[in-house]
Amino acid sequence: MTQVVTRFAPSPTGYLHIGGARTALFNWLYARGRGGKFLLRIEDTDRARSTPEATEAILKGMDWLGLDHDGEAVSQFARADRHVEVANELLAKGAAYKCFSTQEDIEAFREKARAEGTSTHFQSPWRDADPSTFPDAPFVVRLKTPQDGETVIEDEVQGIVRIKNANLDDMILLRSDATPVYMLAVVVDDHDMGVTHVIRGDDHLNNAARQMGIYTAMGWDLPVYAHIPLIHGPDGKKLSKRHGALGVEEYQAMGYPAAGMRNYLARLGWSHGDDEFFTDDQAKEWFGTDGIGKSPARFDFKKLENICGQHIAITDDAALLQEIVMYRAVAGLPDLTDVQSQRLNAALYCLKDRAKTFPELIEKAHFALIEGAVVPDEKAAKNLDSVSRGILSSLTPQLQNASWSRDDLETVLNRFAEENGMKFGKLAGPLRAALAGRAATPSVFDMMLVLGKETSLERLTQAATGGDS
RNA sequence: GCUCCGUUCGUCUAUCGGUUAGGACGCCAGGUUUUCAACCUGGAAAGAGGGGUUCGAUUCCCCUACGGAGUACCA
Repeated sequence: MTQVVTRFAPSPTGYLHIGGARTALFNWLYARGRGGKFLLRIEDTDRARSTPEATEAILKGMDWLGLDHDGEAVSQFARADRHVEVANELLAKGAAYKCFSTQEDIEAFREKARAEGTSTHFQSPWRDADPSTFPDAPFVVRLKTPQDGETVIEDEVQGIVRIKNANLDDMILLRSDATPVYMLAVVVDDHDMGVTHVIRGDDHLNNAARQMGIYTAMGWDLPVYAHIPLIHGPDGKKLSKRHGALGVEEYQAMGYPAAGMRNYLARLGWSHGDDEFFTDDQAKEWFGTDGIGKSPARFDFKKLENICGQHIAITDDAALLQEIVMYRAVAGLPDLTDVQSQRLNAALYCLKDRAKTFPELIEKAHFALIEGAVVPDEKAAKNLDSVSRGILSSLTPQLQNASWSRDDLETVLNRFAEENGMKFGKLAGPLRAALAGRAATPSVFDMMLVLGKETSLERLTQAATGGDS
């Protein structure tokens, strides 16, 4: 069996949105799970709408998601000569023809058709014209689509789809300025690049029938098609910029880990039994077109968060720290100092189970990131009234002699609470406020262990003495 | 208008003619607890509507409704 080759072919007219990212992911999983190749082609034949910034955004988005492609990204525009060459070959074979109809002619035809309720597909009078009657005028090249019979798409997702050829028009291959059109370019590029499996949005399903005409006319092997349903917004409407179709970089900026995004996106429209949470390796192993559903899915942030939380929890500390550093960079947060990163690293074990996103993790890591004086927030300040400060000042000396092991700290604190006739919870509030300046934090023992004896005692003393120290 | 595709709990989905229609997220209640989170237990929650086919339909077929896509000298 020949090697699987898939591709992602976005047009650089804007950011990489979530639907495109999922299409890329599906292609990537399909190829990577089969020892195949995953190619990237930028469909930039529309010169007016394509921008280098968009290409850059797409590349960055894929890079963040970890969707690495084989070889260089191909520019479709750069291959225009080859597309023209194929068009000419089609012309020579008689599978295509020159059409001298002007856009006004076509528009007039359509208006008439609409008025009469007949097909608006343009029937060119030049389809079978005698070359000796050709005027000396600009022309477009059209594919000579069979007028009867039907085109059958054997789609891995949609099943067998039959479309009557009478419903297909003679699509344009070359514009009147001799530039190739997308429909021609995709087919030629996919063929030349050896693409074996075309996995793309089902908005291309109808196009597939028309594109197949070129394959057959050229005598080329058809790729395997898999047209996947689109993603809809939370309201069920088609995703658009107004409906939360955010660029992937926005998800990155919101602090979702890439592994969680991959997991969530893979699960959107594809399933493997009841498996919800899985690793990349499992996804690669399991992914196939047979698990892809036929109906559009909605994007759900709650589930994304849940999945992301699980991924953060299983990421090892070193890798997690690295991701947090990258997140801080894109979020515009200052770089971590050595002390911060050393403390954060030491604190990850008690943080990663309780955060769904990086900002949430960073908020919970607040105690470890403070350098210098702890400034309590409003809620924490309430736990530092004069009574609480008194408690802290009598506790601090007892901690001076602690060995600072978890057991020892637990013993000291529990004994102190008992001796003072208070529940441990009563003690924990002030401790939290003193150590972190927050009311919601990891366990006080974890914090003391991460901070170390010196820093912990400093903070307790500072809190006990109020602003006077 | 025409062509094509779709429709299971709020959401993502399982089911490949016979199930008390399962799981997950979310939600509600209870438990645990050192705050938050996590965790444990329990609960509410679904086959768009109508016809067929069949001993039996969520599952197969048709119609309707609703949603989506295509129908460009855009991609």
